[in-house]
Amino acid sequence: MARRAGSTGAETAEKLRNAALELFARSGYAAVSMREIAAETGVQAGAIYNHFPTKQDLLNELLQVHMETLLNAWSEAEEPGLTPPQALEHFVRFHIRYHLAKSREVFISYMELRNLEAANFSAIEGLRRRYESVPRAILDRGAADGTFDIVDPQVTTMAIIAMLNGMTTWYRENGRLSLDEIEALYVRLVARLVGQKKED
Amino acid sequence: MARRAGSTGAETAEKLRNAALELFARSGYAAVSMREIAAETGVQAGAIYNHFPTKQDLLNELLQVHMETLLNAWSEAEEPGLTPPQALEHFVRFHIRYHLAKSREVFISYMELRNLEAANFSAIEGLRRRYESVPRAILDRGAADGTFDIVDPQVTTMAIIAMLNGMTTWYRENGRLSLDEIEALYVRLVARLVGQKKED
Amino acid sequence: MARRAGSTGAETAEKLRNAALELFARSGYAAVSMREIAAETGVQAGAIYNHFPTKQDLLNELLQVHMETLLNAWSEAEEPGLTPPQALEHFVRFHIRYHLAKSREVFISYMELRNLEAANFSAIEGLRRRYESVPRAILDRGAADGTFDIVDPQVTTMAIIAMLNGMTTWYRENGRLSLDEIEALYVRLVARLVGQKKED
Amino acid sequence: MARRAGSTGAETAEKLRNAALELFARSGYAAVSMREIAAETGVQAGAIYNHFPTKQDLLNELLQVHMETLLNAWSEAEEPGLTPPQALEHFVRFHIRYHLAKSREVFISYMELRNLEAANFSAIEGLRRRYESVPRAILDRGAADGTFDIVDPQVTTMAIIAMLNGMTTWYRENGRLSLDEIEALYVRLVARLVGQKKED
DNA sequence: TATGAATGAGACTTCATTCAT
DNA sequence: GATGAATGAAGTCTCATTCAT
Repeated sequence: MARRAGSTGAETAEKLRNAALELFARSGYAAVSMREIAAETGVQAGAIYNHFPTKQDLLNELLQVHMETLLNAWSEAEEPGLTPPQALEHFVRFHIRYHLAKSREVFISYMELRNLEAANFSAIEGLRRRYESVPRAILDRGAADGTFDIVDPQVTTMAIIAMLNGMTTWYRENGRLSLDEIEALYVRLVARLVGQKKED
Repeated sequence: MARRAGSTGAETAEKLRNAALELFARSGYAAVSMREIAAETGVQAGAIYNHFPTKQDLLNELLQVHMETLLNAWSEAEEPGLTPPQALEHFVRFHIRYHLAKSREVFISYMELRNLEAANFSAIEGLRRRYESVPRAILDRGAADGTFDIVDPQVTTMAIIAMLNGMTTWYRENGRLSLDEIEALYVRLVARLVGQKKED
Repeated sequence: MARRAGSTGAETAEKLRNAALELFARSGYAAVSMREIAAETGVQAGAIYNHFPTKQDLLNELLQVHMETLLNAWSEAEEPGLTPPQALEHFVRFHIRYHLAKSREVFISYMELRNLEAANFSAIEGLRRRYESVPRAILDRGAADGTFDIVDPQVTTMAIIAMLNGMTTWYRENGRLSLDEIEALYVRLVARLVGQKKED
Repeated sequence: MARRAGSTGAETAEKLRNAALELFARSGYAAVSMREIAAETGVQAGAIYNHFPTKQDLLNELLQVHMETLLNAWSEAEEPGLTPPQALEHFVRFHIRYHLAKSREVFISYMELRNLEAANFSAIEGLRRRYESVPRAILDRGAADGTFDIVDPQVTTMAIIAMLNGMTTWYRENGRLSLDEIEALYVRLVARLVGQKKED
């Protein structure tokens, strides 16, 4: 059969990306078959190859796009001229909101790294390090101007990111705490980690 | 051929557990085949089934044993009579040392949860919650006697655990910091998170 | 490789059915592997699954189609308005001819019943009972109008069917007796079994 | 472990024969594994090989012993000096009783012939032909002395055997008819098949 | 004689991928 | 751009059989 009326290539590719994202997040890259992705999308497995050369490319594109979108989103959100405490709060709120909105992308970007081929892995790692340099730079600024009392900038940066990301494992919509409350809590916790002189 | 002279069942089972642990940690449960585990161990794939009924049982046993060993290790390490700050430091040092020593077990106990069948998953989750109740109880004690100033005990507990576990992703033997230094750093960071009055 | 030029799905499915029929009849369902069926058909084992979901389905379809075809063939062959002796002769000749023409189907429909899963088994059993009701009804008519002297209609029905089917185990083309002679012999034997007043 | 107290080799061999008989009859030779036979018997699969060299030998011994026992039983039961009608009735009653008592042996002796290796197959076939010569001889005697009116001795012999064996597929203890009634029915049916002048 | 651990082959089935249509 | 049929490799698991103990 030929293309079904009403569907375009771009639409199908997008449906495939969504299905793969959902399935990779739920079951893991290695446990998901091309047939499952196809079935979720309403096409045959063979049709996937009109849009993505290999299964690996599908994963790689998801992660690549995610990291780039994350960096772009931060570029847009970033506000120059803030003091280190303000900048850190701004970053924490951004990070939490973005990571909860894109929880599946975030999840697979941590879980499926080892399933990337070497070249793809390096590219993603580079982007991740660029993102991690954002809080690191804020910490360094705050350490320099004395508004923070940093224990060890490297370790503290990783601690902050690990702490924030941990939230995605237990956060539930309609849970005990609203998103705003969670943001506020983490802002205070992060402020403590960096030895900020007075909270807020 | 039959059993090779000098080999015993217990030995083979242990070699299989080790190989599976290593391979699951490196490539992920779904990406590792029984043939690979067998090859690593020097037996035929079919021989695995003399020791473990299914691949799932192999994973489950690794995780089950890990969680129970962790809880037992804490039972042994626990020192009653410590003040909350002392107890928290004691827990942090225990957790870091144990988790670095058993980094592969820890890793798969987080990564492969979703590959457990429902019943196995529940059992592991129960053990995990028991372990998480350890720091939670310390926080509650410290909040009660005023030695801690806790932002939110639930969130802070999860934040501490996430922060500590994050270390396993970047720690390298022969890295910039020794294990002792890392322990000391995290003790201070955790003290900050719980609003401990004076560090140490 | 993908589909080979000139081959269609229906053709392959039919070749698979034929190969399975032949092999199941010769060696038995349990002793025949999917690889053997595939090899006989000139495809890879995996390709079978494009046409039949499981090995069980392959067997079931063969039996189901056989029983339905048999019942349909009788529907076509049946001639209303015959006297019981005429009807019985008509049935015997039909049964012999059909069962020799489809000897492999008949064979596996008796031999492989126990290899059917419960639901499939019940379906086949129902069809078989429908077929067995054909001679039974003729016997009952003949008993009612006095043209037959039936010893026990149930037992006699089963005896007739067993006797007729037994022929498939020793019949050989080019044997001592022609098909026509065999038909005539069995017509007389059956007439005796039902106590028919005068032969023919 | 060594032999368990209280068990002897002969006992185990007999238990193995029984288990194999039961399982082969229920599921078919090809579908039964040595492990299943062992499990049913309470030993390990390896222990079977102390009693039977191969799975094929197990089957062959069951069939061989069955056929020989059948022939011996007939030798004992046979009564010389009977008239052909008396002899035929005697045979029919013997056959029915024996075949119902040993229904599993009879069943596999028909179903599993094709799973015998060539040499074993020939041996069993020879024994079967010897048994089939029993009714054949009676028919020939009755034809010679005019007490029977045989349509075709070969075909009638096979028809009688097929008819009698068919009973094993529908006979149920506690069914509508007692064993005695069934015997009597078949005696009458067989008498009809051979054109016996007056029933009984 | 029995166990339990092993082999090597092979079972059914699924996989990523290809390609004629 | 999509289908459906195919490949060839590989998946988990079971098999008959062997043999040190």
